[in-house]
This record gives sequence, C-alpha cells and structure tokens, in this order.
Amino acid sequence: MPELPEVEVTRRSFADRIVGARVVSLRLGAPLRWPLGCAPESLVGQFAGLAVRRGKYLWLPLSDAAASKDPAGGLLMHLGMSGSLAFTQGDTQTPAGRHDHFDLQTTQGLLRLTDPRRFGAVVWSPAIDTAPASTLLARLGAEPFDAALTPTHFHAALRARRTAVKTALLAGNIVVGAGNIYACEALFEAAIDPRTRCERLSRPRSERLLAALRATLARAIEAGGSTLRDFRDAHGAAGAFQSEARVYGRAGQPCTRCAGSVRRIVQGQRSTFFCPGCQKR
DNA sequence: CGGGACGCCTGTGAGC
DNA sequence: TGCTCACAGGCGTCCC
Repeated sequence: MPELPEVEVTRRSFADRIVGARVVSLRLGAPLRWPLGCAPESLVGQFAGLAVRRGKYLWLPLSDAAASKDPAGGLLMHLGMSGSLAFTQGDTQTPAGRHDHFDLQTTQGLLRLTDPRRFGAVVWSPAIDTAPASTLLARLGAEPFDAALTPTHFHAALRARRTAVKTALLAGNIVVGAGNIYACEALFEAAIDPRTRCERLSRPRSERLLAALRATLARAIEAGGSTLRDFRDAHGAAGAFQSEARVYGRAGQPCTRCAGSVRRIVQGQRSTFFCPGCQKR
C-alpha cells in the first residue's frame, strides 16, 4: 500500500508529536516480517528523537536521555503493503485489535502499527548506519528529491539497465519512492510507454520522466497520499490523491489526455496501467 | 552482477 | 448464502 508519499505523510503526522517522549511500554502482536531484534523491555525509559524517512522506511531514533544526542539505537519501520501507523495522544487508548501488531506506549501518546497482511516490519538497530538497518537500506537508490540526482545521473543509471522502465522504477535501486501507483502515474505524466526498455530512453525523455516522478510524488504528498482501501496517516486521516490518478486502476476507462482507453498489462507480476494512445515507446 | 519469479499474509470483490 | 479464484499500495531471497 504505502509508497513514498504515504510514508512521508505518515512521518509528518506524528514526528513532531512523539519527539521527546519517553517509552513507557511495548506490546507485540503477531509476528511481522522480521523479529524486533531486541528485548522489548530494553527500550523502556528511552526517549524518542525526530523520525526520518529513507525510501519507504521510517527511522525513529532513541536515546538514553531526553536531550541527548547519544544514540541508544532506534526503530526501523516499514509499512509493507497494508500497514499504517497511528499516533494517539491522551489516556483513552483503544484496545489492540486483531491487526494491531506493534504498540509503543510513550508519555506523549501511543504509536501503533496496524498491518493486516503483516508484510510490514519494526526492527531495532543500534544505529541507522549499522546492521541490521544499514543492510536493509543499502540496496536503496537515490532519494527522488535529492538534488544530487541530476538528469544526467538518472539517464546514465537507466542506460545501464536492461529491463522495462516501469520495472526499473519499481525496483527502487535507481530512485526510491515510486510504488505501483506512482510509477504508473509518473510514466503517464511523462507520456512514456511503461514497456520502453531503459537503455533506449533518450536523455530528454529520461529528464522528462524524472521531472514527472518528482511532480507526481510531490502532488501526492500535498494531497495526503492515496487511500485506495485503508491508508490513514497517524491522525487517522485518509489521503485524496487516488481521485487524481489518471491511469492507475482505470483499465477500460477513457484516457483523460487523448481519445484512447486505459489498458492494464502485467509486468513482473504487477499490474501496469497506461494509455497506449499517448504513452510512446 | 543483473533480472525475473517466488513467497510472505489477510482481505475483498467478482463470478458461479 | 457460500465457495473459489484473482488480485491487492512491497520487497528480500533465491535461482539462473
């Protein structure tokens, strides 16, 4: 479910409210993708720092003292396909439901991961740049809004791949952040056929794709993400971007840009939506 | 090493 | 109503 915009919207909706909070207790539900990797009690008494995002991962740093910069580790969190984080302040906490698999009770509120499919994860790591966090983050490509990711760099990275451009966007090892919705939407915006081989993308077209990807992700963040089924930010608010989708989930419907109709194909066992009329190879 | 398929899980909607 | 099947926003691992 959550792609970069949903993860970033989630981060923004709780980061400033949990910072400085002391951990009171932890509750683990059913197993997630990986074990927590530490004794839950060992985190009690630690203080939350400012949550940051890398790709679709969130890193919540912890320290032994409220104002300390000395790291005592942190939690690397991923929302998988169906996960969401809620942060609720106050004393009236709802009891854990069937799909609530991680609760971090703090002095400023409860951070709760709800994840029906349990592809998500919460993993303790001594630091973001040591294992296990560093191992998980090592394969990630550039941040899409990083100025160091220039059109030249992007084009060179694409040219080195022998796969369809949609597949390369999803792989996340050139640039992170696009999942199935935003990869389809960015390619529509750039008017590029998702089946186009990476190595055949011209420099102007790859530049157009990078700009489209950035614009699509930025607009989605502004819209609060996409809520197709159950995405909510940490306040419980749904996103609105799904109604702005031009191709995703619109198979058989008319293209909003030309006379064609949106088509669904399968690439790498994932649905791809595009308009054959105006997206060119 | 890069690329593609697999599998992890549960829920939902369509079709019969 | 109830069953079966396809499909779902991700990604690490395994096998060529």
